[in-house]
Amino acid sequence: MDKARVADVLDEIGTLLDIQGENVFKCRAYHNAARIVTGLGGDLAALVSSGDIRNVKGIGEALAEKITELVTTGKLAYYDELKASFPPGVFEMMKIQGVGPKKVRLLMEKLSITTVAQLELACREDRLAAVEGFGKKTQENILAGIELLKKHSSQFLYSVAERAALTILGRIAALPGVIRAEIAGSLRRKKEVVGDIDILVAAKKTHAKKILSAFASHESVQRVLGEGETKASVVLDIGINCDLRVVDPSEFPFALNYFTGSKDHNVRIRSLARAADLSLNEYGFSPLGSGEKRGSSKRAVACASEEDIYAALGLSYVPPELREDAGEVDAALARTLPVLVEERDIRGTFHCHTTYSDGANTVTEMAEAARALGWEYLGLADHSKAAAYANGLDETRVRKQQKEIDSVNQKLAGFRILKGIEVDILANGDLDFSDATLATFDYVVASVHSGFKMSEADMTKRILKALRNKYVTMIGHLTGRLLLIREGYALRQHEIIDAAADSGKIIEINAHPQRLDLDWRLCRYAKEKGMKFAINPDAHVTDGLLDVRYGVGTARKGWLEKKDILNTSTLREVETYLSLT
DNA sequence: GCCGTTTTCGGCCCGACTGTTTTCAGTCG
Repeated sequence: MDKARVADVLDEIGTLLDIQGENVFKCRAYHNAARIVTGLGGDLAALVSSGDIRNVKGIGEALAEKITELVTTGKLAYYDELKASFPPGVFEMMKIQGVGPKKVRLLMEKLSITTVAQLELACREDRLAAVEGFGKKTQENILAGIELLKKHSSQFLYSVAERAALTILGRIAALPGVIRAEIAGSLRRKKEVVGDIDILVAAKKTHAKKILSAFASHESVQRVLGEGETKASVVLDIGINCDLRVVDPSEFPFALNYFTGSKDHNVRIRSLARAADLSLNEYGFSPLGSGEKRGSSKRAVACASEEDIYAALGLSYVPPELREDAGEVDAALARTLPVLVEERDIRGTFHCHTTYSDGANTVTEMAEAARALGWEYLGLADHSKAAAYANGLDETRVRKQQKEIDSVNQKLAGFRILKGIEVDILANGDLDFSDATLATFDYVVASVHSGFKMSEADMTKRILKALRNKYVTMIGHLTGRLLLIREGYALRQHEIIDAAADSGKIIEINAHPQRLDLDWRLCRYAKEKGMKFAINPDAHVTDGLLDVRYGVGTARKGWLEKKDILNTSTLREVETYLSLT
C-alpha cells in the first residue's frame, strides 16, 4: 500500500474517532500521522521494514504498528472494524460546509440521519431546527451546503485526479502489447479542476481485450460501468470516472489530439481542416467527400505525432495547456504563440514553509532539496503570528530563523536562502508585523487566511490597503478555494490586480496541490498589465518543492513566458530585483 | 495517541466567526 493510501486510512480513522467523540488529541494524532506520512521523503516500505518508522516524530508505538500492518498486508483490522461500526454515508455528510463530527453525531443520535439525502429531506421537512443545538439558521446553512456539494461533487482538483491517473497509467504502460499510453482530456490540459480521467493506449487490436480487462480489474477501480472491444469505463475509489481507450498505433496521434480537446479547440482545428478540403476526426485525416472508411491505407495525410497534425494544418504546435479556443489557433496560424515557461526554467522559488511554522522539513533540509533540483536559491516564507493554527512566527522566532538562515547560507556555496515571510493580512487590512519587522526580510508575501465570509467589496478594500505597504513584495494566494465557492469573485480580483500593477507588486501563482491555482484568465489579464509573476509551491514538505509544476501548468495557460516569471531569473538577477546586496 | 521528562502523566495550536445560547460549542483555517 502506498503512502497516499496509508495517509487516507489514517485520516479516515481520525475522522471516525472524531464522530465517536473520542479524545480530541487522540483524533488529532491520527490526522497528524496522515500528514506526516504524506510528507515523508523516501520509500515508506523501506522505513517500515527497517523499523525506522518508529523514530519518526509523531509516530509512536501504536501508529507504527498500524502503519506496518497497512504497508505489509494492505489491510488494517482495526480500521475495518471501526469503519464497519458506522453506516456508509457519514463521510459524505462531513463534506458539507459547516457540518463537522459533532453535528454528524447529533444527527445520527437524534434523527437517525446517516446520509446526505436523509439530511436534505430532514431540512426540507423542518425537522432539524427542533433538535437542541440546531436552529433555523443552521438548517438553512446546511441546505445551502448540500446544494454546493451537489454542484461540485463531480469536480476534482487537478492534483487529486492526477495522482489517481498516474497510478493507473503506470500499470497500463507496463502491460504486454502496450506501445504508448498517455493521459488525455482536461487532465492533460492541466485544468485546475477536472470532471473525469481519460487514458489513451496505442496497441494492436489483438492485445486490446487483455489491456481493457487489466484496467477494469485495477485495485483502485470501485465499479465497472462498461467494458467493450476498444473502450472501458470505470469509477475509481475516489469517486472519479475514468475511461480507457485502446487505438491502433497509426491512429494514436489523432486520438490523442481528439480526446485531449478542448471541444472548442477541436471545432476550430476541424474547421481549418475543412478549409483545406480535409476531414479530421479521431482516426485521421481523410479527403472531404471521399467517403473513405477508416482504416483505409489511403489516408490523406499520415501523421506520426500531434506535431505533424498541427503542421498539416499550417499551425505551429499548440501545447495542451493552451487548447481552450482562447486565441491559440490564430496565434499558431500567425506563428505568434508565446514560448511558454517550462519547469526546467525555474531557478528558485519564494514561498516555502519550514518546521518553524507548519512545514514538515527544516531550513537545511529544504535548502538541500532545492539544491538537488538544480536551483540557485530558495525563498522561505513561513506564516506570521496571526496564523496561530499554523504555528506562525512571532518577532522573536523570526529573528531566530533569520539567524539560522544566515548560518546555513554561509555553508552553502553558490546557493542562497532568501529571507521571506508570508505575513497575514488582518481583517482591517493591517499587516501582522510592524514596518520595522517587515524591513528585516528580503521580501514579503502578503496573504489572507481569515475572515473569508466578508463581503467581496470589504475583502477587496482589505487587500488593497495591505498592498499599499511599501514592504509588501508579493500578493499571496488570492483565491484558494474561494474561487470555487463564490462565483463572480474574479471581478474583484481584477481590481486588486489593477492596483497591484500600479504599485509594482508581484502576483503569486500559488501552486499548493490542495488548492486551486490563480485562474489563468487572471494571469493573462495581469500579463497585459505588465505584471511580474512568481510561481510558488507553498511547499510544506521536501517533495512539495516539486509541486511548482502545478503553478507552471497554470502559468502556461496564462500564456506566460520565461521573462514574465521571476523564478526563472538567476540568483544575481533576483538579488538585483529585490534590491539585495 | 504522542511527546518529553521534574520517568509516569500532563499537555497537546489558537483565534475568529457563527449560531445558539444568556455563556458557550462547533467549525474553520
